[in-house]
Amino acid sequence: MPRVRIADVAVEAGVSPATVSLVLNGKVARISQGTQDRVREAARSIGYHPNKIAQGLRTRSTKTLGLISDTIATTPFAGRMLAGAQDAARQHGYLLFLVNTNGDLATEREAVQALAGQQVDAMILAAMWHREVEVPEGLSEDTVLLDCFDRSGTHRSVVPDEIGGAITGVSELVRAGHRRIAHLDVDEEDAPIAAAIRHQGYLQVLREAGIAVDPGLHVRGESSSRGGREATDRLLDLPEGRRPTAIFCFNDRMAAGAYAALHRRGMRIPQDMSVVGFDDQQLVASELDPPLTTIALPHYEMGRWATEVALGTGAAAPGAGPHLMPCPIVRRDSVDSPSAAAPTPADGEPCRNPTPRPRSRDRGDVDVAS
Amino acid sequence: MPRVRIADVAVEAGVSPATVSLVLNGKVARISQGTQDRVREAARSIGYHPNKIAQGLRTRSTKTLGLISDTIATTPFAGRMLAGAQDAARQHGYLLFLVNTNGDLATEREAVQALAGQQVDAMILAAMWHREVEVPEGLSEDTVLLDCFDRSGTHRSVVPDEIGGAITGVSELVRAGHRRIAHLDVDEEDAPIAAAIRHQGYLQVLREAGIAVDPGLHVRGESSSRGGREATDRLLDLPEGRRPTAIFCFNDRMAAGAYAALHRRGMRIPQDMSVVGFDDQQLVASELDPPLTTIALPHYEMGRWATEVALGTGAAAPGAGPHLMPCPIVRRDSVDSPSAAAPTPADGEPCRNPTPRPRSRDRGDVDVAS
DNA sequence: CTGAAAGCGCTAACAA
DNA sequence: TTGTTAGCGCTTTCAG
Repeated sequence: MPRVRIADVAVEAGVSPATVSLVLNGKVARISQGTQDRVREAARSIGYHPNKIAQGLRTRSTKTLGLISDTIATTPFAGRMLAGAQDAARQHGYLLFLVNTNGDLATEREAVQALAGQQVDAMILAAMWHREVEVPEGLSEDTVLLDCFDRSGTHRSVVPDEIGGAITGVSELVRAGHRRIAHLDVDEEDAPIAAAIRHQGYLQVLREAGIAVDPGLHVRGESSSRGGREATDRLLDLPEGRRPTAIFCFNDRMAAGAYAALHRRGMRIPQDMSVVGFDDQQLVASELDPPLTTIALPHYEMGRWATEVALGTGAAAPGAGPHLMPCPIVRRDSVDSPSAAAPTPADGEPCRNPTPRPRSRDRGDVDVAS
Repeated sequence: MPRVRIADVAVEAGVSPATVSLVLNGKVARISQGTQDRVREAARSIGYHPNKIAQGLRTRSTKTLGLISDTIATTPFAGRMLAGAQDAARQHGYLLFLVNTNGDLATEREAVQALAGQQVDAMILAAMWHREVEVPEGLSEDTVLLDCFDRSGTHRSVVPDEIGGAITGVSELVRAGHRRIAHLDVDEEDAPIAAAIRHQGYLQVLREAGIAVDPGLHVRGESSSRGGREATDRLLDLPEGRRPTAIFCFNDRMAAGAYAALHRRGMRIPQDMSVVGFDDQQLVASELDPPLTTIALPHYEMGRWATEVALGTGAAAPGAGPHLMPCPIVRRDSVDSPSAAAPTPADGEPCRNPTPRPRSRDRGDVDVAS
């Protein structure tokens, strides 16, 4: 198809290409209104759309942005990060290049080169779970790190506020009146960085609430439904008085395992045990029965933030450490007061019922009816 | 940073820019070996990388590909489609533009324009669930449709082979010896197109196996865990002799609901009831207890196919109807022979035990430890 | 207020 | 076998 060029518009409007360019780019300081109108009308009528490639060559700004990620595709969180980046990019008139490296370093370097070759205006390096990354050599200093950070801290970066999220989650339990709160944690070997931080948050809340820490309530398992189930079983095998009344889980999958263990023993959630998850994982948290109260990972917002900063439309001090994005709580139906099972608290603890919540306030989880 | 241009390489190698171009683009038919080596060495040593924008302007081929999708981000399947497209693109030296329209038609049109402006070499229009789409006006005829199709059939397109998948799933049950197989279907209002096709497959298998269709075994519910649970309850409320011994589910989420209903009644899977899902949904199918045997939706493969065809490296007859991508079965542990519960079949049905399966042959589901 | 001309970095005829 | 030249479509001085 013969694309219509600026020269065509010029002919149509009876002016020079230069004038058309000026008008269409809003550099209209000294162009008469009449000419402007004629140019715009001409452009519209013959369906002119500027050739971005030619513009890019001339202006060295391509209005494109490159997003490199390790495993873009395979985690349910990837999408939300992408969506955030995508939306922000579009709003600023940018198009997004997506490159998936599968975590391969050679591919990553190639990707950086390829994107540089395409003259992208900005770059984002994203990880699919919060971690430290090795920045590929040759990566421009003003690349923004998304859901990851580099040891040296030379790049601007954004990660979830893990400790804040943990504090929110455990506080929710404390506020509901719980004193014996277990932490269903992930195994130590190759535990993500988030694990240690969240445990700090857990300890901090207990300390501030004047609750003695019981090491027996800190159990670990592999980061899966099964791991959660097994660790929960250990919790439930504890002698009567040493058992928890609430469980703060490392993530929603482990929480799902906790649900399974509880249900097998005929325990009800939240009456017999309150549960708080982490991640607000799509199709897990909201699908559990009862729907799980959990801490959301702000992937969408991080994606937006990274894009805004990369594009220079958002502010970020470099070298000030990663930007911490808040992790909001998503209240559903898995938390109640510890005395909910028995009307009269057995241990004389004052019963502070939390305010009743509307049921299962779900946030537009899409229907994935294949 | 002062990018190094082809002229720099020319100077370094002591040849003309044209020669450098020829060498670096493999048009070496008539260039002496010595010159070639000198050019390549020069390019390497000063770190030359061609400016794709300039190349694109000159050759009108940008080595880029645009992928427009309605809701790229929000479904767990999106990723696999993207991954397929991404991998294929990379293998052919293409970079992928990703645009997410949120299903908004105006945005979709803008996206088409923006991508055309970027002079992409090819375009893919993707849907996140198998459906018919309204092709946005102005979309080039050789755009490839991914997981969707247009009524007129003018565009090449690829969708899952739903009927084949259903046949595979139900056959698995028949082969295990089941005769009373329920279809846990999705509600009729806004049922995806896949639903009707899969039910055809179900009926076809029964017919070919000489099994009379019992309409009471065709139950429907909303496409969710809860919907699956409720519909399964209705199945289990059936009088003794009319109950199924196996359930073929519309999707894995509904299968998860079926699990819940069965477990609540103390029934074991697969001993008391075999279950087959559909979708092989990440973090659902493999996390269930026992892991679910299901039919995989070939998203990755479809993504690859669409890309290959869009790039002209794969063959596809236009106007021949959508390309049907096979849906393979993923065998896990939710299918057994109907007589597994009682050693002696009660109804004198011959017991054909299926060959024993290795446990839970999981395919690299990533660990999403937040 | 508007037009002419130069050139972004590259490739592809055509010359040499 | 290699170099010269003329653009790709656009923006942007600089003249008019």
